[in-house]
Amino acid sequence: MRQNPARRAALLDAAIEVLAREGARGLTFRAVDVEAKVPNGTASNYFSNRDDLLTQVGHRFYERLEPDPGLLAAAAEGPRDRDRVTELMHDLVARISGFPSGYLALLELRLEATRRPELRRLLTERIRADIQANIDYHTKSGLPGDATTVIALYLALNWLIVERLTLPDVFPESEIHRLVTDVVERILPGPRRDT
Amino acid sequence: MRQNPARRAALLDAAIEVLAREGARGLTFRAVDVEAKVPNGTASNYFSNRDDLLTQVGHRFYERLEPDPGLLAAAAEGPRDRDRVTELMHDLVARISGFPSGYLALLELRLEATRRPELRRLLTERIRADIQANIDYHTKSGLPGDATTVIALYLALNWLIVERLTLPDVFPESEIHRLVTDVVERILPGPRRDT
DNA sequence: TTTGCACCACTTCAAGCGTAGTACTACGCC
DNA sequence: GGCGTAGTACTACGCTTGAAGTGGTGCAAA
Repeated sequence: MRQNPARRAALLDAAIEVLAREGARGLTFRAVDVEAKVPNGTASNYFSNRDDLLTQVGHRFYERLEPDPGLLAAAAEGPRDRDRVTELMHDLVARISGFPSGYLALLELRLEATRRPELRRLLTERIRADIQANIDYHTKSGLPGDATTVIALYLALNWLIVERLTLPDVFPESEIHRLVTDVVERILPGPRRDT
Repeated sequence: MRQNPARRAALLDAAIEVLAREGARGLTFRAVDVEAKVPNGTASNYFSNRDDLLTQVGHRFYERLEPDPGLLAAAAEGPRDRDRVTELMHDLVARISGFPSGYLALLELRLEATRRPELRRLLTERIRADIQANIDYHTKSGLPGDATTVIALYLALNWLIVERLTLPDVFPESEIHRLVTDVVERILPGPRRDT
């Protein structure tokens, strides 16, 4: 079991790519080696088994997600109205849709979590924290809507992204902007703007 | 390539179970044989390759979903107000949560569709039709809300089910009923009932 | 009698895993 | 300043496992 943290991180990043591109079926130690461009057997030296690998991928995934300081600050600016929320949601959808591999890998991890208690615990904890952070941010910053509003947005947008990433033609690219706008409008409280 | 349709259907049903329980990684011809309790090699005789198997699973899945005539009739009864919609949504969530294997298998298929054009075409078509049917039913039956409302409900409830089936402790069972109620209330138009 | 399927057994194949063995690098110690 | 040691990278190999597919036999129905 090797220690080199940089190399370990590189292997985990490679694993995320493999997971997104080839699916859980294609995620093998060898495939990770190839993706990370390291010699065969390297992944074997860093992870004791498949379970270990997947759990560490989960950790790594959220480790990479952390750095959002500048973005959070930027989001704190501007008005506090419904249009602002809509704008933020558009940003969110665009950002995730623009880097599909991370999100697809997370979906694969979710399905794996069905069979792996440790992975399930990890993901549950991180996602609860994520939702709670969203709620806190939203309510504290004075944006319209309460905790339930945030959850409803979370639910709807997550599935919209799934739909975009797995079956892009169900909601074609050209209709997404309008669709996000409309859905967010439906979920937010208060009177709607005439558009 | 054998013809016996009953046996083929039984194999596909077995494949759905395997897909849900073991994931895409565990879906092998042999595993299908075992699950369907037929001799080894049988699946080989019915499906030319993995791609063929997955595509046929997709077909079979929707073939099994069709028979909803009595249910649709029952849904057509009763009032046409917001509470009625909430009730219908509760039924929906409960029904799907009660038979996880079908939905989990469909999620696996979605991820596979990322890499399999034919499967992607099939799923896209069926899901578009499904959404459209929901919209048509909803609007024609005079329930509150327009097409966008239905889509918003579709998005939110789908992800809620994902959350329940993959990481059940993120939204614990005990809170689901209240959560569904609240989210549906947020999405439906018009004044809210005081609860 | 012929055709198609069920069943079983066996061969073949390939992928992947883990590790033994070797070489390199850096660091600390004498 | 030379040397030993520890940790790591790299290469290659052997082994295990698992799966796929196919040929052959028996059977049943048309």
